[in-house]
Amino acid sequence: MTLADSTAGQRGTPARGRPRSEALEHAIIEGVLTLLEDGVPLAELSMERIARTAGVGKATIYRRWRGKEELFVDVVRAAEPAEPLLPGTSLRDDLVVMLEWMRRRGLAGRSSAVLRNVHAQMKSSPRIWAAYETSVVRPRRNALVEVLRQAQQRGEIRADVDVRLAYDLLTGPMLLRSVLRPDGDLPEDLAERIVDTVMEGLCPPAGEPPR
Amino acid sequence: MTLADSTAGQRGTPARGRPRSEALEHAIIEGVLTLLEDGVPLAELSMERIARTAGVGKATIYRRWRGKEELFVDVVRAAEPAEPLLPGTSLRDDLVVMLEWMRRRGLAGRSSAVLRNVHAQMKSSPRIWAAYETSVVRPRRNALVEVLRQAQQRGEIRADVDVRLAYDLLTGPMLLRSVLRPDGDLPEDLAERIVDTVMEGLCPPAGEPPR
Amino acid sequence: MTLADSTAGQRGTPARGRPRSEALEHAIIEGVLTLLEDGVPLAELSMERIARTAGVGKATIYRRWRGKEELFVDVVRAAEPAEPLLPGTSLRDDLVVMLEWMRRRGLAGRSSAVLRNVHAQMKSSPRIWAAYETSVVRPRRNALVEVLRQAQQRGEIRADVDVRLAYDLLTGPMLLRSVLRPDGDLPEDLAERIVDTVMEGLCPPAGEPPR
Amino acid sequence: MTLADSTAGQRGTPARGRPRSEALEHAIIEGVLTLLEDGVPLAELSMERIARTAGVGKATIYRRWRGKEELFVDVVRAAEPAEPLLPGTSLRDDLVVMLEWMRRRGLAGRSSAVLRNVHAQMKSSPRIWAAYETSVVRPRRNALVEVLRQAQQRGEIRADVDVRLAYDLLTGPMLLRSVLRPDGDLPEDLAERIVDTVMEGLCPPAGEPPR
DNA sequence: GCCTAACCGAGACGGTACGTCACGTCTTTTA
DNA sequence: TAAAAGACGTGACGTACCGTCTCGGTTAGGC
Repeated sequence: MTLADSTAGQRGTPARGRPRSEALEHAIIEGVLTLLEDGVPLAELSMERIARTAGVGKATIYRRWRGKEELFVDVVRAAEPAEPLLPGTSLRDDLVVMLEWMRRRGLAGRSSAVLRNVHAQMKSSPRIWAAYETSVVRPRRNALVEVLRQAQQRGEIRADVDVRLAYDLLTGPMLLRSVLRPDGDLPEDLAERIVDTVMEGLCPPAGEPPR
Repeated sequence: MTLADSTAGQRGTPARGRPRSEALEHAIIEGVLTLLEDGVPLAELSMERIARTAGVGKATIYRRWRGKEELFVDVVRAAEPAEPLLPGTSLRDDLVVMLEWMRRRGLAGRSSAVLRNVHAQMKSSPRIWAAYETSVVRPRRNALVEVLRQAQQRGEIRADVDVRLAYDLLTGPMLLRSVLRPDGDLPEDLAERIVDTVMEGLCPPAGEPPR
Repeated sequence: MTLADSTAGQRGTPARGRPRSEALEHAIIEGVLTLLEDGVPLAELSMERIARTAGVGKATIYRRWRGKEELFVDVVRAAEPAEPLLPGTSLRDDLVVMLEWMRRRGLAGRSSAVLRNVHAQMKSSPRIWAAYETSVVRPRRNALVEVLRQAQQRGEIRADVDVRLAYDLLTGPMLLRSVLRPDGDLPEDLAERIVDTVMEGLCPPAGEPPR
Repeated sequence: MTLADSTAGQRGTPARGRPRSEALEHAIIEGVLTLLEDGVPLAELSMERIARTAGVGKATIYRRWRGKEELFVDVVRAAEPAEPLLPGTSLRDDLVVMLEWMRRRGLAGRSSAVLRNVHAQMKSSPRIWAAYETSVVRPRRNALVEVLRQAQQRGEIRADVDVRLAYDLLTGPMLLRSVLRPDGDLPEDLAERIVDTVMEGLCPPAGEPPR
């Protein structure tokens, strides 16, 4: 599930020596999250400080993660709230639930601080970012794209619309507000407004006379 | 124009001693851009290496910028292509030109590498990011928001649409593709497709029977 | 005999559980000696490497010795060749045998490498050095000093000579050559030459005219 | 003179950049000596502590010496008292002055602590010990051996005595007492007694009847 | 022939020091 | 005074070893 423990995950070896404590993995990640929530700037998050905060030796961290960036992948994972169950009652309901989840994620709590900082840090390392993208972002996108595709087959979406583009049209604006924009405001009805506006379009219905 | 020169910008001093070489500022910024274009990971861009690449002493850099992040602000500025002149022939034309500019920016050359990396790095420093946001991003946004506002007054956009939201609906998807998504594909007609789809909406016109 | 086994040496407890393997003590000490003979620098003799070489867990070593220095005491002991039986035929014979033993000790094999290296290391720990000095060096010195004292009583040594000084006059030079001097040459007749020269003196017999 | 600054000692280069502060070299070495005099065990003399004591960055030490052992060579050098001027009035006078200098060296002050500890440490690294032996010990030995050789030509030493052996016969005992023996006593007349006894021999003059 | 305590290999664990590297400042010489 | 060069204090990096601790798995008694 995590990037940690990757080398110890081999099956077949009957687990020699003292096993790694799973509790420590949690302690380390939780320690990082607590520091971030407390407003510690990312630049001050040295491995030494992380180890000290978690009450752990540095080697214990390096035994689990290859470096700071790999650790941050698991930190971001741990910070993300559980993905929502889509109600499936209608396309609009599913989209609103998904975007509302994204909105809340950027609002407060751990995910907010983590998203705005560590996200950016991870992008600096293409290798790490790719790992995160593959294991976290892409599956989530694929799920919602599939929802859109089925809606298109039901006729709820115009047949000539590229569902991948539709996905970006819906999530791009929310991502812009909740992650990229510093201090961006996220009003409560933002998800609904994005979904409704994108689905209906910016232009007035044809045939309606310009005011 | 740049953040550089901040300390030497005092007028009144009759410029004693050897004057600062303006050429060096360019040499430094160009050196960083060349390194980035050559695929040097951001983590390996130390001040020491930057100085060596530019054939310049470290003090010469620190005389011009307070630190690495401030230097990067000017690097990002130098990498960004000139903003496009909006034709003004129609709302659609203006939007397509703007989004096409964003698309090209993320395609190749220096701006691409810079956007994907240094952007992210700057986000880690709230102070620096705020400076960049205020002096570069916000004016550009304000300009386009004003375009949208005038179109709304002309009736080209529904009266009940929040123009700030409209801005995000249009630029969010393009940002998502051109900056955030690694190796995202950017087809030539992407700008047009985003503008048209957002303006007309995802749903089929009312009254039209589902397939 | 050794420093090992110190904790298990308690009598009274009827020795429950699996007894310690005596073979392992030998394996560990022999492993260290083999490494030293193979020219491994003392600085690379980590407990981890010692354990690996002996095919033994680290705890197995720490169960027997308190630390590296205490282990080295037993290593030095194991490396030292058996002390010679003094013939007792004459003072000169006894001294030559003793010094010849010291000479051979510094020549080759395990004792040489150990003397030149581990000896020095032990000196860095006063506690350990004192233990070694008390249990190994001092008895040997006392024995030879007693030989000298008896020879003095027999008139073989001048009555005004301090026998403790005499001991140093005889062994000091050999120690200097066989332990302290790197690559010092140790000719076969060295012991005889030292003994004879010290006993007779450097100066020509009085009354003999300077050449 | 010292091992430090070895790389910067190239002539021809016109000394670009800020020159290394000679004062810091002294500060570092003096710091180590002070710690040793204060009884700090050698094992606690980490580079980090040395740097902290001298008020110096670690890099400043590593810029001058390759590692701890090379630093210790210069520390030992600095601790050694100035070599005595031999009076030249007679062989006996020269020898007594030299051995008395060795005795005092082992008595107190910095040289004592340094000799007993760092000496031993240096021996653990053959490379370092060889450097020390070549640049410090050997010249001193050569000087005294030359004195002995000339005395032999004057007839003050028996013609059949090997002067190199004579050197060891004289210095070996003093070294044994002043450096190797822990808590060895060094009476004031030790130098004289060693010189006189070695020169005259342990045995009573021939022809004298055993008492 | 079990039972059980201690031993054993392996290796995780909290520490500490290593030697390197980068930061931002400073101190030289040269222009 | 600017500039190149590079020394400087600071502090993080990732590695290695220390001595301790926990695992599963042996290996001897004592019953």
